Amino acid sequence: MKKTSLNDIAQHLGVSKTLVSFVLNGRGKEFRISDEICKKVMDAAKEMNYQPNRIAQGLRTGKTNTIGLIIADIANPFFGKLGREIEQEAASNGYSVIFCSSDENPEKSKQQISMLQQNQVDGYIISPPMNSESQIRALSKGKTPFVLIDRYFPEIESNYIVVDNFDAAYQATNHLLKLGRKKIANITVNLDLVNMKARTEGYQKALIDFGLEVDKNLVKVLPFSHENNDITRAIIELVGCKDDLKADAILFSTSKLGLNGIECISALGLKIPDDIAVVSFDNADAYKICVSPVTVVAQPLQEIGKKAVNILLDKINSPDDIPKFQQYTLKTEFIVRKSCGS
Amino acid sequence: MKKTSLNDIAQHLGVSKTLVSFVLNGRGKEFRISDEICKKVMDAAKEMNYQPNRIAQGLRTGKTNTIGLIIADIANPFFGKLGREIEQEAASNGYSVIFCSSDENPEKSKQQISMLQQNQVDGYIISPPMNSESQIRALSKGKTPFVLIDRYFPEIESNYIVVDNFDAAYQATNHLLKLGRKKIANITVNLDLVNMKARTEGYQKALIDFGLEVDKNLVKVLPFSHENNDITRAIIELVGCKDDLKADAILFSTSKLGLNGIECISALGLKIPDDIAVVSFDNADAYKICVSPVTVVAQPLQEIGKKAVNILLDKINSPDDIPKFQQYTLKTEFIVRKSCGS
DNA sequence: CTGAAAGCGCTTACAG
DNA sequence: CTGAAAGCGCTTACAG
Repeated sequence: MKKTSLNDIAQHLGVSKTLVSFVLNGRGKEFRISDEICKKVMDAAKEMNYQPNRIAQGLRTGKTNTIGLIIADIANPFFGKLGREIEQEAASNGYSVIFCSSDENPEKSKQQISMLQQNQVDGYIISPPMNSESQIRALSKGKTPFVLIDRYFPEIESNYIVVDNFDAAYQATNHLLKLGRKKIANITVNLDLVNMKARTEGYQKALIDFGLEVDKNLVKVLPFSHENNDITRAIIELVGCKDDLKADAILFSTSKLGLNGIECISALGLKIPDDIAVVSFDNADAYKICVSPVTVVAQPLQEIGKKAVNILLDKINSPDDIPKFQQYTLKTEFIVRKSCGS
Repeated sequence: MKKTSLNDIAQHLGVSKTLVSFVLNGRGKEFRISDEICKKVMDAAKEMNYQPNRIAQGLRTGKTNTIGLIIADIANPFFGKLGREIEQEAASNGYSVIFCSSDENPEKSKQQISMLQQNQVDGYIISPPMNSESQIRALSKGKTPFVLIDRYFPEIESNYIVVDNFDAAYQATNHLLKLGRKKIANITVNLDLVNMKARTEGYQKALIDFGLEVDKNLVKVLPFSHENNDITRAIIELVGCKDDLKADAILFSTSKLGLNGIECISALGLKIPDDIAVVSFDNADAYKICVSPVTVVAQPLQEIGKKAVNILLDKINSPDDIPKFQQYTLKTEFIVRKSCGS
C-alpha cells in the first residue's frame, strides 16, 4: 500500500491539487469552494486514508512542527518527568518532540544541536551542559528560537526558565538549623553550572545568617559521574571524625546523590534522622518509601515544561519581534517528611 | 544568518550543486572529482557552516533517519531507561527519535502513530496499549517497519522483543515458596496484555507445581490508573483477615504497584519481610534504598533497546525481503535482596 | 471559483 | 569529470 498524496486525491477526483490543498487545509470557505466539492474532497481524503506529508509541508513552509529537546538524561526521573510535561504541552499544540540525552557532555550536546538543526526543528528546549556556552551563543545568532531550562548562562542573553535554587537551598538549610542541627553538610557535584552553585550558596548563606561559620570540610563536591564508592567515602569523612566535628545533617544537591547517599548511609549502619538528618533536592518517588521518608525541595515540573513550550511557541509564531527575552525564576516547594526528625 | 544551502556553496564556488552534493556525500572519488575541487568544496562547506537539510533529503530519498517511539510514559523510569537505550542505539546509527507517551490509551497511540506517519518516520518501536490491535494491523499493511516491545499481540504476526514474563514470575514465586511462604498474593493491573497475564500465570503455575491451590482471593487486579487508596484497600483485604487466610507475601507485577504498595505497607505499620515478604517486577532505583531492599525481577533494558533498534534498521535497510519476522523472548534476571527474608 | 506554475533543498539518472 | 534537469509532496502567489 503506497501512501496517498495530494495529487492522488486530485487525480482521483479530476480536480487540481491546489483545490485539494485548500479544502484539506480548511481554507475552502476562504476561496469560496462549493460545499459539495469540499465534501467530495474530504470524503476522498478519508477514504484513501490521506496523511499529509509533514516533511514536504515543512520543506515548503519552513515549519516542521517539531521541537528539539536536550536534557542530561531521559532515564533520570527528574528529566523524564520534565520531558513528559514538555511532550504533553507540545502535542496539544500539534508539535512533536525529538529528544536527546547529553549526559552533561558538551561534545554530545554540540552534535545533538547540529542534528536537530539538520532536522529543521522549529525550536529548542535545552538544559545546557557546562562548557556549552559557545553552542548557545551560536544558536543565538541563528533565527531558530530556543529556551534554556534548569540552568542558564548569566553572560548570555536568552529565554530561560529556572527555579530559585538559592532560596530553595536556604530554606532547606534553615529547616535543619531550626531543628537544632549544627553541623550541616552539603553533598554536591562538580558541575560548574549556576543552578548547582546557587544551591551551595543558599546553603552557606543560611548558615551565616544563623550565625554559624561555613566549614569547607562540610561541603563535598563529587565528580559528576560518581560511583557509590565516592559517596561512601564522602560520608565517612563527614561522619567518621571526632564527635564535635561530625556532620549531623546532609543537604543533597540532586536526587541522584541523595538516593545513592541514603543507600550508603544505611550500609554504614547509620539511622536517619537520629544519627543524621537528610534533605534533598528533587522529589524522587523513592523518597516516599525510604526508611524515613525524605524531606525534599520539589520543583514545579509541570509549570517548567508548559512554560518552556509556550515561550517557544510564542517566539515561533512571532519571529520578527525585537528579541525580548522571556526569563522566569520559579519558586520551589518544600515538602517536609521524616528525614530531619522534629 | 540564513542557513546555507547546497546551492549557496555551488554558487560561491562557481560549480554545480550536483558536484557539491557528490563530494559532500563522500562520493567524490566515485565520480572521479579532482582532489583539489573536493577540498575546495569541503572547505567552503565548513566555512559557511553548511548543515544539510535533512528534511529536503528525506523528501527526495524517502528516508528521514528518524524513528518513532511509543511507550506508556517516559516519566516512568522503566520506560525512561528503555527510551534512553533506544535513543543511544539510534543515535549511534545516525537516527533521531521522536518519543510519545500513550498512557496505555489506544486513542492516544492511534493519534501518535498517525502523527509519526505524517512525519515520515523510517520505523516505529511501539509498546502497544491494549485494544490497539487494529492500529498494529493497519501498520502491518503499510511498508514502514515496526517492532513491538514489552508486549505483543499473539494473533498478529510482527517483529517483537519481549521478556519471559511467565518464567520470571514463576521463579519469583518459587523463591517465596522455598523460603516458606504459603499465602502468596499477586497484585497486578487490569491491562489485558500478554505480558501482564503471563506474570499472573507464572505465579499460579509455581503455586500449583508446589502443590498449593490457587486462591483467587489472593490475586488483586487494580485499575490501571489506581490511587494509593486502591492499593491500600487491596493490601488490607489481603492482610486483614483471619490468621490462616492472611497473605504472607506479595508479588507485585509492576514497580509502580510495588513502590506504592510498599508505601502503603509501611503506612499500615507492617514490617517487610517479617510481617510480609515482597517481590516486584522491574528493578526500580528506589528498591535499593527501601527499609528492606526489594528482591526484584530485572529486565535486560539495554538488550531490549539495542535489539529493537537493530531489528528496525535491518528492516529499513533491506525492505524487500520476504517479511520474516524477528521475535525475541529474553530472559530476566532475578535479584535477591532482603525483602523476602531468608 | 479553479488551475498551472514555481519553488522549498535536496539527489540522481542522464547527457555530453 | 561536470552540469542541466527532473522530481520528492507540498503551498501559494498569480492568472483567468
